[in-house]
Amino acid sequence: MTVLSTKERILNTTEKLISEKGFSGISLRTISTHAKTNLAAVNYHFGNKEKLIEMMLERRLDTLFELRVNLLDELESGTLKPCNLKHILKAFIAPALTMSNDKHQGGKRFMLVLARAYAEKSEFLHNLLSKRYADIIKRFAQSIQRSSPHLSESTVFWRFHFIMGALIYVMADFGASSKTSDLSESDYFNLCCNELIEFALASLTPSK
Amino acid sequence: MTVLSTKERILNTTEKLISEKGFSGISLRTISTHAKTNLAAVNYHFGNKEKLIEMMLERRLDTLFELRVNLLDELESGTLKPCNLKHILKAFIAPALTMSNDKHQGGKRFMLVLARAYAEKSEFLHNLLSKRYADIIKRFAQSIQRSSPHLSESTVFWRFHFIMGALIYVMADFGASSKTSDLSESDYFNLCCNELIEFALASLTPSK
DNA sequence: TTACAATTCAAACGTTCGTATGAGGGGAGA
DNA sequence: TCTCCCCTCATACGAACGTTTGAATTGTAA
Repeated sequence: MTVLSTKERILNTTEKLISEKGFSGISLRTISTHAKTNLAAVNYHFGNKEKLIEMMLERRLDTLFELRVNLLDELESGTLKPCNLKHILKAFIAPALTMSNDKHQGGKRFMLVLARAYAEKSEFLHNLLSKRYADIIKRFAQSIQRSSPHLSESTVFWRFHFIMGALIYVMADFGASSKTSDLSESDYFNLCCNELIEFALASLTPSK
Repeated sequence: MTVLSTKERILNTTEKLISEKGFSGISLRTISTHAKTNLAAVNYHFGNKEKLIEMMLERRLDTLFELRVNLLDELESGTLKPCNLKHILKAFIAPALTMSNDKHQGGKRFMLVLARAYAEKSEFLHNLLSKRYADIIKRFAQSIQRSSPHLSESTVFWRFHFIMGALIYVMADFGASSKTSDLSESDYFNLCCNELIEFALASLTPSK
C-alpha cells in the first residue's frame, strides 16, 4: 500500500465524508481528524474550505467527461447505424458506472458527491458545467437529436434533461437503496444502470 | 390583506428562505428578521429549528398527497379505459403544478423546498414517505403496473422511481431555468409539466 | 553538517450559530 | 382595576465553525 501525501489524504477524506454526510454537516476539523493531519493543513494546502471542495470536484469531473466524450467519439467516427441511440445514451450513462467501480472506491463516492452538488445547486459546479463541459453536453444532445427525428428539438432537449435528472437522482439514492437490496453493491449498480439506459431509450423511442 | 400570526409568518418565511438558499445557509436569525419577529419566537412556537422545518414540510405534504390520491380515486372508480396510463401519470405529476399555482406562491416555493429535502435525504422526509405516504405511492406503482403489462414488475418499479427522480430534478431546477426562458413563470411550468408527463408516458409505452 | 525551504503542529481569534432566560407588553375575564 | 396568561422582546451563554499565526519539525540541497 502506497503512502499518500497529506494533500491526497485530505481530498480523499473530504470526498468520503461529503458522500456520507453531505456538504453541510462536515467541518474542516472532522476532515483533518479523519485524514490524520492537523486542522491548519487544510488551509495550508488549499487556501480555504471552498477551494478544497472545488478541487475535490474538479479532480474527477474531467475524468467523467473524458470517458463520456471518448465513447461518443468512437460512436461518431464509426458508421452511424440506424439504431445507435442506445449506444449514445450508454456513452453518457455508463461512465458513471465505470467510475463507480474503480479499485479504491473513490469514484463511487464521487458520484454520490456529484449528485449532492447537483441537488444543492453548487454555483461552482454550475459554472463548470456551463463552461468547461457545455460543448460535450451539447454534442450528446445533438447526437440524440439526430437519432430521434420523430421528436421536436425542444422535446428532445427536455427529455435529455429529464434523463439527467433521473441519473442524478439514482446516483444520490444509490447509497441508501442498495443497502435494502439482497444484491451485492456492484450487481445492484449494474442492474440500476441497465434499467436506466433502457428507460432512457424507451422515453426517446416512438411508440407503436 | 389579512394579518398573519407570528407562527404563520415564521412558517412562510422559512419556506421562502429555504426555497431560495437551501436548508444550510439559513439561520434562525435571518428567519426571524425576515418574519419581522424576534429570534426567541421561533423556539417559543416550535421548540427548536428541526421541528420548525418539519412542521413547514408536513404542512403541505398532506395537501400534495391528498391531491394525488383524489385524482387516482377518480380514475379507479370510473371505468378503466384501456389507455389511461397517461391519466395515472398525470395524477401523480400534475398536483405539483396545481400546488405551484396557488394564489400566495407558497406552494411553488414548497415544491422547491421539497426537491431540496429529497436531495439532502432528510431523514424526516424519508420517514414520512416510507410511513404516511407509502400506501399512496404503492397504489400508483400498482396502477402503472396494470397499465404496462408488457413490462416486468421490477422494471416498472425502476421506471417509476426514475420518473420521480426526473420530477424532483425539474422541480429543483425550475427556479433557475425559468429565469433564462422568455416564457412567463407559469407558462414555463405548464410546458415543463406537459413535457414531463409525455416523457413519463413514452418511457412506459411499448415501442414499435 | 549547515542552511534554507516546505510542511506540520498547537493554540488562539473573531464570528455565527442554536438555545435558554427573565423581564416586559397587552388583551380577556373577574 | 386587578390578575392571569399568552406572547414578544433584548440579552446572554456555550459550542462549533473557518481562519490565522508563529513556533516546531521535517526534508533537501550544498
